[in-house]
Amino acid sequence: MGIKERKDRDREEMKKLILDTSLKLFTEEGFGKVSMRKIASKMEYSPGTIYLYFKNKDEILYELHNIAFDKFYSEQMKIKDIEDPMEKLIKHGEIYIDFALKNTEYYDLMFIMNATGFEIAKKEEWKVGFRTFDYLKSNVQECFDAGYFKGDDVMAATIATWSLVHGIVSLYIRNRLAMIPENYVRHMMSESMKFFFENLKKQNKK
Amino acid sequence: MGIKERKDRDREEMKKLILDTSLKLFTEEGFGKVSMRKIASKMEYSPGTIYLYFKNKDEILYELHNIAFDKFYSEQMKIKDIEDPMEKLIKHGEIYIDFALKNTEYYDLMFIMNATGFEIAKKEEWKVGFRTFDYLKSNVQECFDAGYFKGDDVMAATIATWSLVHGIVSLYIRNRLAMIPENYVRHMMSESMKFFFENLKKQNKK
DNA sequence: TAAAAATACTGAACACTGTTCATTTTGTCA
DNA sequence: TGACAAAATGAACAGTGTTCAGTATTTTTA
Repeated sequence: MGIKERKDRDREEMKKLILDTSLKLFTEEGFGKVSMRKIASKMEYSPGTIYLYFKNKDEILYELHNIAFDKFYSEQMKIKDIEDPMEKLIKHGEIYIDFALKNTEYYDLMFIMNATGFEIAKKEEWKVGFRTFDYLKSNVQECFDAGYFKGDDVMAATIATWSLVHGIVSLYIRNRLAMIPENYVRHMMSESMKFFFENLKKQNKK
Repeated sequence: MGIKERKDRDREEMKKLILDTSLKLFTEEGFGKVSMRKIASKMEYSPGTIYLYFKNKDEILYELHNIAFDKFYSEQMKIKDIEDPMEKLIKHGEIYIDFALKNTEYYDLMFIMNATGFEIAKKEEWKVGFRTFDYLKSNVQECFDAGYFKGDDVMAATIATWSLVHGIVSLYIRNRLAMIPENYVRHMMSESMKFFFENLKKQNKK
């Protein structure tokens, strides 16, 4: 045998080629300026071919969204050995911010874009999203256990933490932080994040 | 005279008709599904006519964005007489969240959408945005003055506060809060916001 | 009031978009 | 080599934002 296997492999390679080419064009020119025809011609295939591998454009975007979450999750794992939960949480935030700034298209797909196919994130199992969220939640739980956070609503605290960092980076990505000089933005993001964290830390511990 | 004045008034009325019709369609069908032809036909004019009053589609969106900020600013003013700064800030947040949930299209235009024309928010004077931001900043300043917040970086604290509420509502608007049951979302938003505020308040005051 | 000038509006046309599908090309097996 | 299956094509469809020569309407002038 082996022929069916090769066929499967070819098919996966073709899908990968489409995804890679799409991502390349998206990062170069932004989502708005990339058409199916452009992707096809960059690949040196005809437009119709893409539809033999993906149902439509949304499915390409959704698949890139999954890839993005994989990449981000592996970034998250870098903090797993930090012992102090608050130090870990702050580093968690820094990694989040850096990822968003270095991969704005990925970040857009993960947390901002609302193409039709993305209602999946709402009703069905948004596996990749939940994995990342759960890991953040466990970090927040550790902060409660260590006495850094007061109260018992871990869910609310996790949503708050996530919202804080998502808020900062998404406002920046969408050009809504004109009140901050460009070369000061990254620093301000850390300061804003720490404004809440450091304060809580100081007051509760010790 | 009076004829030039009437012409001006007619022109303003026509612009208003276009904006009203656009908003109506946007709220009914979402941004993605509304075309210039649709707007024109709803108004019972030809597509070309719209271009005599607006340079392009982006300019319509940007104008609606300005209208949205006016509406939001008048909401903000409702808290101006609250004496306790922290109580005021929390109410500020509640108003922000309610506005976003009741006017998702407006909110999208104000803080999420990135049509071409919206780079104005970046480089030029984003007047409406600054007005709203400055008012929030003054509220945060009051919290420092009253001893609710520790430190002196008012800018970082304001960005943090804004990011927190923007983060919550924008994740929800873009269907990324699947981990929260729909009927619990509004409550969770308040709890998340208060997680940071109430904690700081408790610790710093008395 | 009639002709001339200015203004307002139209809708066909252009260059694009995502998507479909009959037709052609390529690959596999007997 | 011929028969069948699989893969790729690209023209066509219905839609998009935008432009602009031509038509209709309104205002000004004679």
